[in-house]
Formats: sequence, structure tokens, C-alpha cells
Amino acid sequence: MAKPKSQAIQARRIRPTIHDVAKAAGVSIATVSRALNSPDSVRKELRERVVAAADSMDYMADSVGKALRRQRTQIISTMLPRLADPLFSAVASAIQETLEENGYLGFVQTSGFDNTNLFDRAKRLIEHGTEGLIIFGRIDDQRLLDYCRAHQLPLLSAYSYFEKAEVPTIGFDNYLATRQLVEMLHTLGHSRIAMISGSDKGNDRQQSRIRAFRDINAELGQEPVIEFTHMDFDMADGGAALRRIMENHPETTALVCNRCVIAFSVMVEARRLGIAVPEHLSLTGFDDIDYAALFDPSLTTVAVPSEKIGRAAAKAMIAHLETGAPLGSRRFETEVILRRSVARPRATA
Amino acid sequence: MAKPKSQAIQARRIRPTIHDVAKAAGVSIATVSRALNSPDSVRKELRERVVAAADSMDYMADSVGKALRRQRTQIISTMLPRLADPLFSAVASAIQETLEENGYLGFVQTSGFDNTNLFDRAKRLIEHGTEGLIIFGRIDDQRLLDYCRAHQLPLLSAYSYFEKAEVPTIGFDNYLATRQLVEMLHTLGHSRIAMISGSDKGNDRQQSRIRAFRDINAELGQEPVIEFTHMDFDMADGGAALRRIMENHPETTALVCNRCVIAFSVMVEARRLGIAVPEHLSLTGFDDIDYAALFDPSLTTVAVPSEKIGRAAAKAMIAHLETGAPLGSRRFETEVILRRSVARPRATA
DNA sequence: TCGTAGTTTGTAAACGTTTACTGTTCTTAA
DNA sequence: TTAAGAACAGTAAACGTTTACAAACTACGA
Repeated sequence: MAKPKSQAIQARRIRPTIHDVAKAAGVSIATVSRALNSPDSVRKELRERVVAAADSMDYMADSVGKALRRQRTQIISTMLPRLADPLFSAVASAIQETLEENGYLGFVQTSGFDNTNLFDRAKRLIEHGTEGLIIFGRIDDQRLLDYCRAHQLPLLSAYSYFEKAEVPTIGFDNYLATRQLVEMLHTLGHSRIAMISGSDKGNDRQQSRIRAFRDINAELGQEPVIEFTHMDFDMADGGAALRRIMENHPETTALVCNRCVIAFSVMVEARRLGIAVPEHLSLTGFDDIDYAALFDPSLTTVAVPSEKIGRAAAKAMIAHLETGAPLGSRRFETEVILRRSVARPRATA
Repeated sequence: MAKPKSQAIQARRIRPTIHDVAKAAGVSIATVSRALNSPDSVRKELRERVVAAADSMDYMADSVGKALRRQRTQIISTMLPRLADPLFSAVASAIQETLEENGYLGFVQTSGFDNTNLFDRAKRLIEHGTEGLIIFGRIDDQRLLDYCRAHQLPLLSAYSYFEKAEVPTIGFDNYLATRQLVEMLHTLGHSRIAMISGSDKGNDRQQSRIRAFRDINAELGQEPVIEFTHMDFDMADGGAALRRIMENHPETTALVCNRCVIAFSVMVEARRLGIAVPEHLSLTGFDDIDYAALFDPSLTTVAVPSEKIGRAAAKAMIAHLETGAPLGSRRFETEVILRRSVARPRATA
């Protein structure tokens, strides 16, 4: 009789297995598994012996073995542009919490602001057993779309909402939100409105906001005034953009900044230039980060229901995995938060 | 001969396995594995056939099977108080990026601001094959410490640095940083300094800062003036604390706020009360979030090298896992960023 | 032509689980 | 006392990999 070949692997991790528990409790591994997973199916006395043995050695069933057998990992991964950004991290945080509450776990990976090459970055997530993928923003990588379709990997686009998208989207509509904001300014009497945007390259949020602004201007028969500004992390140089606008379009009475940080830096520069906000120039930001209320003057912005979006995205994905309910799109409302940085336009000549 | 019992499992995920590739290429699964993992060990012709077959069906080796066999998951998990907080998310982001660059993947879980009951929350991370655990702040859960020691699970405390800690710590020293800051104010001539802190319950950062402040006051033979303020997410109500201090200790010439958001809210209230910053009252924050420079007056704070800390923590853990190098502690320097919110004290009567 | 060494491929075991099936023991009614 | 059925426990297969070992083939020198 050939003695069994031994292929012992040096264990990195000294963790008791179900075999250790079985031996300690004097039962088979099947009984251990049942005692822990469906306690009713094993006699009280044995069950207690098993539980005692398991507790005494801090036994935790290894999810890797479990995942292999069950063909379920309970892992849902998220890709987002940048984690160190209050806009996104609020949503990501809500996702992670919702996952945890429902027995799932999530990988988080940053994608940068370019969604065209997602597949390669998502690969490792998929390899590691990701059952569902939540991606912030519009997904521009055809390979990823094809892969997910071919292999039935549920894919959800979160944060931004799109009227027509290749995959279900859960989020808010940047186009609509910007329209709301600009129309509010119109209602107040502003007719000369300029926009300062961050780079719109690969950034669906800026793209939608710009498109909304252009559309409104077109409807009014005006030439849109848009300046771009470099944004680095949480800093933006809105100052230079402000100077360009003031020089080339001094008739401007309201300035729509596509991110709060842009508005903040514009405010600093305005103060330096002696431009009174809001008396001479009304100013708005976007995404109502908490600091917006603390600036002087406090900043008018669009509030985004980040937490709701995150929870909804995670819940939708979980429901899909567990009940097969189809992944649907969902649009969340934004709200214009009117603060002191906006007033009626100054009297123009 | 008994026909093999079939225990087919309904596959959730339609992903090709190594068997599919083997069949398509007309080789054994061992050859597929070798062709993909150590290409030199298989004949060119076969290798190409295998690679072609694998590519044609988007084959990715399943990390679950791989992890089970290799006894390595390459997963390093992080627990941090709150993800939607620029302080922490900057560090977490650096960790995730470093992990990814080195072939690892990371779970992220929030712990809230209480580190006494970590074990239960960490359980799922451990079950899922976490090879190393990075936890923000001081670890107060003895069960977790015991478990990690008993089962050789590498544990690292990041963000805060502690002179003497049960586990290796990588971060900055809140005690020292606060001393630096207060001593700088002293050097400028301030002798009546008050502190506004967030809750110190289960929060080692606030605790260290308060301790430093008490120590300095003790050395000067002064009674420390400390007010606490409620902090909710990124908002703080420093206003009430400011009023209490101005009422009970009108001689105060400098105010040390233990978080930037506290300082921001204090600034707002000071303006309302007509207290000039910095002419009447100097003001400091902590952790140099980007907005600090944009406020008016710009805020003096302590800059924390978040990204360096995150990268160092991730790298240390990876090195430990791969080379067995012992996990060591490391202290990063902070820097006082002097801005306009601080000036010499007003002339006192 | 043969033996030998080197190269390449296949077979099967192992990683830690869950669970279908089978076998054993216990209970209960005739 | 015995048969039948219920309740419980154990055996073994399976999930997708990697890899030790064995087997087969190749090249080459004598």
C-alpha cells in the first residue's frame, strides 16, 4: 500500500481548522460544520462539546474554504476616483457600512479620474472573487462592459446618474442639478453668469455640468462663458480663472463654480481684488461639503445625498445577488442650498 | 463500480476555470497552471496554445482556489474610525494604493471612534483571510491583542504614534505635536492659552493632545483651561465653547483647537461676537486640511504627513509578510504651519 | 543500438469547507 | 420482542488551484 504522498505546505497562518475542532470534540468534521451552521441538526450534547472546543481555540471558519465550496464570496468591490475626497469618501463609507451590516465585505480601489482603462485595474478585484462591482461615474471601458456581460458579473455605476447608460446607475443627475442652480440665479435676476469648471477630461460630472450650462446659454441665445482651472487634490486655483473672467467679461454678476474648493479659492482671490461677494458678484459651489457653511460669506451650493446614494447602491447590489432582483437605475434629488454668497445682481449700467 | 456521486453546485458566477482552459488547449490542468505561472517550464508550442485558449475565454485564475492551495490571500485589511474624514481617508488612500502597487488587496472597515470592541468587527476581516491588520489609533481591545498574538496575525497600529505601545505603531506623535504648537505660541509671548477639544472618549488623539496641554500648564504652574465641544462628522460647535472661555477666562489671548473644524466654527462665532482674529485672539487648528489655508484669516495648524504614514504602514506590513522582517514602530515628524490666524498677543492691562 | 541525463507532461494530493448520501442508533408502536 | 421510522453522525466528494512525484519523451555520447 503506497503511503500517501505528503505535500505539506508551510503554514503562514497558524489558525485552527475544522479538523482541529473535530479532533478536540471527538466528532467528524461534518458534525462540526453542522453544529456551527445549523445547530438544530445536531444533538444538544454534541453541539455543546463542539461549540466549547471551537471557542476554546478561537476557531473561525475560513472564508476561503467556505467560498470555494459555496461558490459565494460575499465580496462586493468599489472603484472610485479618489478616496481622499469628501465627495466620494462619504459615498464609499456608506457603501462599506451597508455591506458590513449585511454580512458582506468590500474591496476599495481608486481609479483616478480616468474611467477608460478600468478593466486592468478591476482585474485583481474580479480574481479575488468580487461578486458585484460598483463603479463611480460613467464607465467608458468597453472591455470591462463586455467582460461583465459575458461572465454575468453584476456591474453598477454609482454617484452620477445618467438618463441613458449602458449599465444601471444610482446617483444624482449633474445636468439637472446644474440647471436648477443656474435657473435659481436667473430667477434672482442674474443674466450674466459665468462658469468655472475643473478639467472635464474623463470626468462625467464636469461634463454634465458644462453641458447643462451650455444648453441654458443656448436657450437664452447667449455665448457661454466658461473658464477651466487646474484642480489638484483638494486645492484649486480659481483665482486666475476669476481674473480672466473679470477682465474679459466684467459684466458678469454671478459665478458658478463646479466644485466647492474652486469657489473657496475664488472667494479668497475676490477678497484680495476687492470684489465684494455677494454685493458685486454672486458665487456658488457644488456638492455641499460641510465647510461651505463656515466660510464668510457662507457658500451657496448643491447638496448631494451622498449617504443615501451609497446605501442604495450597496443595497441594490446585495438584493440582486441574493434574490436575483434586476439591478435598476435610481435617481436621487439634489437640493440647492441658498446661502449668503448669493444675492440679487448689482444694478448694472 | 459505484458511479461518482455528483454534488453539482449551482454556479452563481459563470467564469471559466483552469479545467476549461485545459480542455480547450488539449492539455492537463497542471500544464495550464505552469504555462501561466512559470512559462519557462513548458514547451513554447504548448505554452502558446494555452495562452491563446486562456485569452480567448478571458480566463483569470480564481484567487479563492489559489489562496486555498497557497495558503496566502495577499489581503491586508484596515480599520479606521471614519472613512468620510479627510484626516483618515488620506492615510487610507495611501495604504490602498501601496497595497495595489505591490499585488495586494485590502478590505476597509470603519470602527467608529471606539477602539475597545474591535475584535468583533475585525472577525469578518480575519475570517476572510486577512494576512495583516492595520488599525488606526491605539488598540484597546485585549481580546484582539490576544488573538493576534496567539495566532500570529500581524497587527499594526497606524496614524498615531505611541512611545510605548503593545504593538508596533507608525504615525505621528500627537503629544509632541501639541507641545510644539503651544510652545510656539509661548515663544510669541502668549501666556494665557486655552484649549478646545473634541470628545476624548476612546480617542487617543484628543487624549494625547489634552495630556500635552495639561503637562505644559503644570510646568508653568497654571491651571489648564480646557473646554470640550461636541463634534458631529465634519461639523463642530466651537461657538459655545468660545463663549464659555471668553466669559470665564477673558484674559485668554490664544486658543488651541484640537481639530480644524473646531477652529473654523470658532472663527465664525468670533466674527459674530466681534472678536478680532488674530488681533484680539490667536487661533490654531490641527491636521492641516487643505481648507485651512483658504479661510480668512488663514488658519495656523499642524501638518500631518498622511500619505507618508499610509505608505509606510502598508510597506512595513508587506515587508513583514514577505521577508519576515519584524514590524517596527516609526515616528513621523509634524510641522507647525504658521498662518495669519496667529499673531503676538494683544497688549494686556 | 543502447543507456543516461535532461526536459517536458500528466497524475493525484492537498488546502478548508459544505453537504448528499449512507449507515447507525434511538424511539415507539404493534 | 421486533419492525419501522425518525433522528443523528460519519464518509466522501466537490469547489479551483499548485506542485511533488512519476512517467514519458528527447537528445546525445559511447
